[in-house]
Amino acid sequence: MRVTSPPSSPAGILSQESKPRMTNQPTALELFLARLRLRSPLSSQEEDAILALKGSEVKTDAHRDIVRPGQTIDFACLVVDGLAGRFDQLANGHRQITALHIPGDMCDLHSVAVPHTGWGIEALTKTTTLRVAHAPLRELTIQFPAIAFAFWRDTIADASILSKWISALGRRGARARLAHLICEMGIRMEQTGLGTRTHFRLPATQAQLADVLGLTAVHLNRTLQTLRRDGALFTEGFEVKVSDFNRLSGIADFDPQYLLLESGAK
Amino acid sequence: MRVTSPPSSPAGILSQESKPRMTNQPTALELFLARLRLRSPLSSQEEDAILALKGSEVKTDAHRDIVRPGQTIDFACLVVDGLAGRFDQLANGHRQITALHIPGDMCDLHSVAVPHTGWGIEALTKTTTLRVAHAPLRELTIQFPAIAFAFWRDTIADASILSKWISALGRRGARARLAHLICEMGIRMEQTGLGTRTHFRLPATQAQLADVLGLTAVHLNRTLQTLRRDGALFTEGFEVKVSDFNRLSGIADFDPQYLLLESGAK
DNA sequence: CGCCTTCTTGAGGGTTCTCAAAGTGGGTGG
DNA sequence: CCACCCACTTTGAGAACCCTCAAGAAGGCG
Repeated sequence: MRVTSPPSSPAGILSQESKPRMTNQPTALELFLARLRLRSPLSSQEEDAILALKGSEVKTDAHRDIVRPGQTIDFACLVVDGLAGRFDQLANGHRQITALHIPGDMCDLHSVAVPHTGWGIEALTKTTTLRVAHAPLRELTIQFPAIAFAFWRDTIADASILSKWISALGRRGARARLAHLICEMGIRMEQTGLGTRTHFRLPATQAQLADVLGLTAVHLNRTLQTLRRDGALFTEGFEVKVSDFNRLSGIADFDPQYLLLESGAK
Repeated sequence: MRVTSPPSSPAGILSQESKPRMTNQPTALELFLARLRLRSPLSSQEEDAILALKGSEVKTDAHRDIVRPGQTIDFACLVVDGLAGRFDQLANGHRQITALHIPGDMCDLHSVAVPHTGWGIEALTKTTTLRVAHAPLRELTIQFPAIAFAFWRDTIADASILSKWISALGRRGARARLAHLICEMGIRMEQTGLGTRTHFRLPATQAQLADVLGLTAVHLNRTLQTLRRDGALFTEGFEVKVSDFNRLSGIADFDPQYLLLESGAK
């Protein structure tokens, strides 16, 4: 019945042509630095120290683990390209994704302080990560208190998002939850320079989104359809287009303050 | 009501003999220090610096806010006695409690780095808190990198709990969720020296527990009854008694690893 | 003793889940 | 280049879980 939508041309549209990211593509570390600077002031010396970090790039296919649950690691994973999800696996086999990581996110910054993590990290689509060893990161925090603060603050922003998700899962219905996720990702993408809040690419399948939202894939699909039917958003492949961000915010009861962007992302 | 002495607990790391400084009841700051030492090694100089912190005690009646949502504050709240809940208030009036704080928890440690928080803190029962100004805390982190690390790690432990709650809310039914909460609080209480995992005091009403679990009070009540009927746990007023912790763990699919107690709290 | 908060019980309805199967498009091997 | 397979999306029907509304017990406190 609903005709147009399905995943027609996932790969083609989005590639370089739509995002001709300037001759000077920001390196992964520059993206990470920009992320930190959103919330923490850093001196140029501190910035240089961060940019001087070394790491090795790793590509991971969709549906593969970047970090296995319960693994003890000695590096952190900076997402360079793609989409990663932190997840918790239950005994009954169900999977809950607890956080989404977009390029520029150091998705395992925690592990610098707590190398043995309980969660896993999964590539939701083909994803490139930069592995940065813990040791130099730890040294930075000792040498530069401002960097320690910045890392701490990054963890707090992460916790703030987790906290907001708890209230979404506990007290919102499927429709509001999905709308909230789209709003959040829109702001985060925009703020990373990967699109705008009303038009961005979210390369996750419906089953994966369901794992984020604590729903089944079937119900997520039906919920998504109601939002499309109401004209609140459209999807073309992995492209998400929001027609009226304020309306979607209203459905979601969304307030970007929890993202801890001092500008308020207005 | 303190059941046992200072945190003697499974770890043994924080044995009272290494710090024979108290004849009796641990002060609030000692409890906080013990909490930090569970996860982070500190030199005696660093410990002394923490114990030298000053603060003013405040008592808050049940159902009153200790920190209002969205308030900007210049102090952190160390729970001395009682029970506090971090919460998020939705537009529709529903409330979701995102974290429970027991004595020894510095429930607003985040605010040292991010003074304008989005959440509120509520006294679930009559609660005493010690307000510690941000400034000296911040100075500690600059002067002692190990303390900065300990604070960071404490935030990570908090985030790990949040993360686990997301998977509980998203992928577990009411029965498993409630069982999981009881298991978690049992371990945390035991480990703070406020009881044992099978017998402790949880001074929260059923409506408040429902706000933690993302349920209605009515459904929480029915769920609690099924656990009682099955002999998994008993309550007498606010006292919780678990007959078979392993069985309750099984119902909950509970694994204490996420609490980041290196001993594993086994 | 009476009021208030909390706990408990009942009945009905809505949201979301489970199971099952069909449609759609991309990728791959022949 | 076509046929097939596979991952993903969509649809349907029935059931389970949890919610809402409502009201009756049970305990604490003046």
